Amino acid sequence: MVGNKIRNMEEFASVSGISRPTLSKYFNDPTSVRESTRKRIEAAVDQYDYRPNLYAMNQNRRLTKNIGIVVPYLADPFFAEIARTLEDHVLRTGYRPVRLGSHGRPELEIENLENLRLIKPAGVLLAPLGRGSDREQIEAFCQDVPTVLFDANIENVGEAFVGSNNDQSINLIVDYLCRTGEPPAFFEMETPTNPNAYKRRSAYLAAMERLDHTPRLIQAPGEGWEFEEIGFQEGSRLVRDKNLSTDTILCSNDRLAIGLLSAAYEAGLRIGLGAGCAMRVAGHDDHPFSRYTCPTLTTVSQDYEAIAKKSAETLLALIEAELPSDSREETLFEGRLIMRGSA
Amino acid sequence: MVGNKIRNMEEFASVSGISRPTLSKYFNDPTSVRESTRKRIEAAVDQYDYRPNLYAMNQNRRLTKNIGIVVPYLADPFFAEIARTLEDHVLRTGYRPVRLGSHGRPELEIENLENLRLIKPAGVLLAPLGRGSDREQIEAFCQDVPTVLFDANIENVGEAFVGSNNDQSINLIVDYLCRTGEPPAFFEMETPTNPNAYKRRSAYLAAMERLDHTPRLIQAPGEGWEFEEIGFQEGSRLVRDKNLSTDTILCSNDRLAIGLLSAAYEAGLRIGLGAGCAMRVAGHDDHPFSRYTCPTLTTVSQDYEAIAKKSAETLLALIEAELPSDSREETLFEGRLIMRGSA
DNA sequence: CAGAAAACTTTACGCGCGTAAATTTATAAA
DNA sequence: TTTATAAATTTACGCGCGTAAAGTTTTCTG
Repeated sequence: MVGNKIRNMEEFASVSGISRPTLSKYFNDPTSVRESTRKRIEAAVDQYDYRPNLYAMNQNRRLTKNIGIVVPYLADPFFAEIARTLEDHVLRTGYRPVRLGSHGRPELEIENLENLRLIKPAGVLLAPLGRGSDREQIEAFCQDVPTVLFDANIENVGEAFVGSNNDQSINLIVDYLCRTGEPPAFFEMETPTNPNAYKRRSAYLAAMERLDHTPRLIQAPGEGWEFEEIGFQEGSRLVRDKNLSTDTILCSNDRLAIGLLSAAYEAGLRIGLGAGCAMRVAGHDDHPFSRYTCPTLTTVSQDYEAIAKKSAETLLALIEAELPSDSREETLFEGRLIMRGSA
Repeated sequence: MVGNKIRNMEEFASVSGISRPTLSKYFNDPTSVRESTRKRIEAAVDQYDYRPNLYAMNQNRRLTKNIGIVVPYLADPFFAEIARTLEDHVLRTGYRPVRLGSHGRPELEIENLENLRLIKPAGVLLAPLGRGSDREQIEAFCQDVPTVLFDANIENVGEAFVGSNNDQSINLIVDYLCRTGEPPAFFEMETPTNPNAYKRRSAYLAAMERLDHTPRLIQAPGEGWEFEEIGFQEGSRLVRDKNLSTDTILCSNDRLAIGLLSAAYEAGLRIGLGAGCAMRVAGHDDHPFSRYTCPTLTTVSQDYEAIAKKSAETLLALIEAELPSDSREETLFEGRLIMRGSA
């Protein structure tokens, strides 16, 4: 540790005894210089506490080490959790994650992508809004920067997609519910924002048909991302009217289920498996809060960790390869049944 | 919209008929040029879809338009929500928010600040981890870049602090609880990570003394940020042992209360006000989920919007003033009682 | 309309680093 | 040791924009 701080790479070159171009190479990719040289540089970095100017570094580079992580809603614990996991993976590979949330607004989603463009990211991990997304603009973006979609798919957009196998997971839970009680009705939003919701609806319909049960859809009105509120409102109506042909409800996602559970509780309706329970409720996603609902929520887990890992790895491979992949890989992870108290 | 895209400000200057230095001024601060000139530039920007290179812009500028937003845990809905609100305010004033979460880890908190240093931020909005924070390093950082602390205070660190008035809010809820039933015990973590927890504990003790009741602390063991789990574990013990001198529990924060509520439900204990309820539970913060717990959670709200607004405004004023403020302002907002079903 | 002030243009240089090309030096293979 | 090859150095230029200084035009004031 010396008093006078190094101002730029030139100065650092003279004090460290290494030429500037070599230093430049090193900071770009530490493994690109000889082992002995790397050791010397690292020692000097420690000693003089030098870090290259990020802006000057990135200015002339075609690509930066930035990786954008864009999710529809950062205040949703589900996305917060998956974004956090992604961030960890990205950091571990020496890239700089830049997290952005679209607040549920398509314009903001596009603006986020435009802002990312400015920082010339090496790649982007994007969980699109879904229905509201401006497909054209996103497509144009993906043309310019390597992008891996996760969570929600947009057909043929981006270099790859990583998500959950909704068919499998819905089948799993429908099977379970039918095996252990009355066949479920499906509780969802009338106009879902998320494409997964549509997948889940058809998976439900197919599963019910396969098992020779008549399906029943309960569609909650409402827009936006206040899923708990929407679930609560429609749930209140549901328990009030009581004209359901079944005592079992499968929710399209956990957040709706949380609202429904709350409504049922308010109405004094006992949810769960045991004797004295009027209704069974199941969810989907294994939302961080689903283990603390009353009763705890039976659901299907999405493998956050696997999705995050695969997304990050796919993107990094794409980046290293430096060419757009010839085929668009779609990876779907299977859900696991999480049995808790509600069904 | 013309075919050939503008590559740099030079080109944009020639096609727009405005000199480059003037354009540079404009992009720095649109109000610094004459109205008529601004109109012309804006028209050209629209037409040619030009945006200056961020890296080149920031390289020679002493300060960028970046504003760091650092919170302890982005996956915590409370912080996610306040970060979102801050982001909105920052965006609206023409700055670029950069959101960072520390994942509950002090090293990461420091690393986040170091990373921010690299992007030469105009200022930083920091909600420190609290107990675990490396005070010295944070102090050093605040010396170099204007920083406003929010949520959790560190004495004399940063240019200002904006938070909640824990004395007032705890008094409010203790008064309410005592007025409407038995005086509350205080449910908290044994070794809280957050300084607010300590404030709330002493506020509780003082309030109970003031009202001539004997305080009772229930301290849950456990580390980290899994507050619901910690609340659940200790809550389970609590309802099992039943050796409490009161039927009313005030939780240090809503997340603990959510865990406690869940534990009570599992144990078949009815929580709430009405006849047949064994226990009352109240929380603190008005966590986004507290309106969907079973029963809905009576709590004290923190004024997210006001805290975010004041924090952002204070920081921006500091930045515009271009000098460290002579005095360290501390602003505390009052909590509001949110009466719901649990107490 | 003159004169002053404000805004703009022209010119020129610098920021800190990327990077290409030619040359020299170090390492590994024969 | 010689030779081939990989790695580092020297030299030189450019990236896109900030910004200062001097000159020119526009706008404002009375």
